[in-house]
Amino acid sequence: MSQLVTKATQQLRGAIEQALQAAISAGELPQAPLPPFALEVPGDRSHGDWSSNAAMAGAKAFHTAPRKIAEAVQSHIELTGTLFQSCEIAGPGFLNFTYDAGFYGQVLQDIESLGRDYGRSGLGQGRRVLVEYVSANPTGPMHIGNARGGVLGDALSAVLEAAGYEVEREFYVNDAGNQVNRYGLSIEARYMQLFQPEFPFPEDGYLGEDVTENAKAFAEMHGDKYVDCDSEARREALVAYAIPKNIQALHDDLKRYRVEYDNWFHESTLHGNGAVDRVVELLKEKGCTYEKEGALWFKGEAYGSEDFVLVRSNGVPTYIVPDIAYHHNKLVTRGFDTAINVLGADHHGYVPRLKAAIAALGIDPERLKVVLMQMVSLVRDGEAVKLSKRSGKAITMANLLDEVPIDAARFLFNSYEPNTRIDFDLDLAVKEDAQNPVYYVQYAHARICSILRKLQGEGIEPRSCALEELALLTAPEELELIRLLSNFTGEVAGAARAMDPARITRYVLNVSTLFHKFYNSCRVKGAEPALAAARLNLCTAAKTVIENALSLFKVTAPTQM
RNA sequence: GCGCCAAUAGCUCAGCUGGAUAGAGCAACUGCCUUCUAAGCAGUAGGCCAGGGGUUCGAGUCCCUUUUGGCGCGCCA
Repeated sequence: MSQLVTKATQQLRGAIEQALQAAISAGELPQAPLPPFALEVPGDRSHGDWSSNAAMAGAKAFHTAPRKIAEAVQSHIELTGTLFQSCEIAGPGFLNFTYDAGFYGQVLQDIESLGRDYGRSGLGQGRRVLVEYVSANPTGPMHIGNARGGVLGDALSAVLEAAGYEVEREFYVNDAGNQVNRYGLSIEARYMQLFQPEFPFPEDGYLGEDVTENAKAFAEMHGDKYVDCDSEARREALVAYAIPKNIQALHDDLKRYRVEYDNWFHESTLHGNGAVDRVVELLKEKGCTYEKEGALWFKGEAYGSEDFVLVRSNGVPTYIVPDIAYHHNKLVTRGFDTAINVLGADHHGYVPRLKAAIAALGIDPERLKVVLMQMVSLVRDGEAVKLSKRSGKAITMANLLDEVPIDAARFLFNSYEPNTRIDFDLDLAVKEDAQNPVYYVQYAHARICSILRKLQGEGIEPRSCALEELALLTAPEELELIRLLSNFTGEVAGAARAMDPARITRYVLNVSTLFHKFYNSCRVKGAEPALAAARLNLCTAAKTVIENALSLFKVTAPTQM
């Protein structure tokens, strides 16, 4: 596990605190508790590698001008033995620190020794997290939003895992309840229409062609055997045939998209083992329900939500009850520390209700984290392609994958933070040219591989370098690249904390940019042997980081393009 | 009507817990291949960070408000 940058910032923090203490002891600053202060990477490199606002943050506590505090820190700070070499004062009182020259070589050695593990950290301390995503209804094919959700959930899981969480990926299969009934009525009608064209189609039925296709396939197997039988038995047979088939289709489409799960959790199990009924009883016992007009309501006021119906007056629970049972199962029965749900933003109104309900069950609602993702709209030829799942003409996720290369789709969906709307430009995604950012990154990787191949042809293999050799790397393009590579572990941890894998996309684009700059200004082939070895070392380090980053997204890193 | 999310270059988006002159990519223009892949690099141009108030040493970032847009507010899921 790489701790180099963490170590550096800890050293820095400690050194600043000691310097402040020393200044107080020396009477240069008044006695006062040390103020909290920040360390950050300044946007402008001329301001050093790390910057602290300690002097400004302490202005109030010490009743002293920031610049004066900064001077006191500067005169007392002890940087020998740390990864830093200098401390400068700038602007209103910023303390700017610069890495010791030896830092850069250590970064490269760190990356080399950790290899595929570079980027991993212990932030999560092994806490168990269940990530649920997509969870599309098995009543038809998936839409474009599911494609986004799949990538997001998958990448988020990978990022959390890399940050030291123990992650399980789960798909919640809604194979019970009203939508399955409605599906049964729809497919029944399609089946019957094969024999009796005038058979009525239900008003709120599923209009998708897939329903008709399933009915046809069923008819090919069983003929008109179910035409004359009892309607309920007919629906049962049709549902028993079609739903598993649909679930398999969800599974296959997602797998093709490189989205895989540890668990497929079936809602029906919660009905079967009585968990749904039990959760209603539990809520009643807690006294947070009441009856009104024959229905059972949840009293949400104490938990920051509105009241809502749990059990309809006809005795059938609403959809939220199995959901409550499901989350009870996640957080209590299975004992996950945290449940993360990746949901479409159209579900945002439902989140407070679910949280309120689990809070009523005595579960800390903070343990349920919801990543809301905004809508995706498709654009083709500059025009919006309208989505309508019920019209039967919607563009499905499978259609999307037929058109767009998987790498491009995964990278594009990972380029936006969850909370932004995406206009997915089909024309752009399909383009295999520079406009498509995924190729920019892959091209950097392919270039590195090309260098390795060329040098291999001359009998030069990458090798470990001593710090003295790595100290030959002094060009700004070299140092900038190394500095960025050193941040990878922190970037992954930050993405995990923010539950936003898109940060890694931006990061790896930056790495690619800095690599391309390095490539254009520093030659590996033909350089002095020691320098060539050091540069080759840098190339393999960049390659490692690009590969590790892309592997979080399951985007391939081609060796040539 | 109420609630959630947003508004940053012509377009698509960054800007991490408030920090030093607001950044990329695309599109436009100008340069760079007899040497490791030009799917690249260097440069020019492009901004009242939607408007208005506040909070403080300091605001694109926090608070209030107006405007515009997306999405929700069912005994549907």
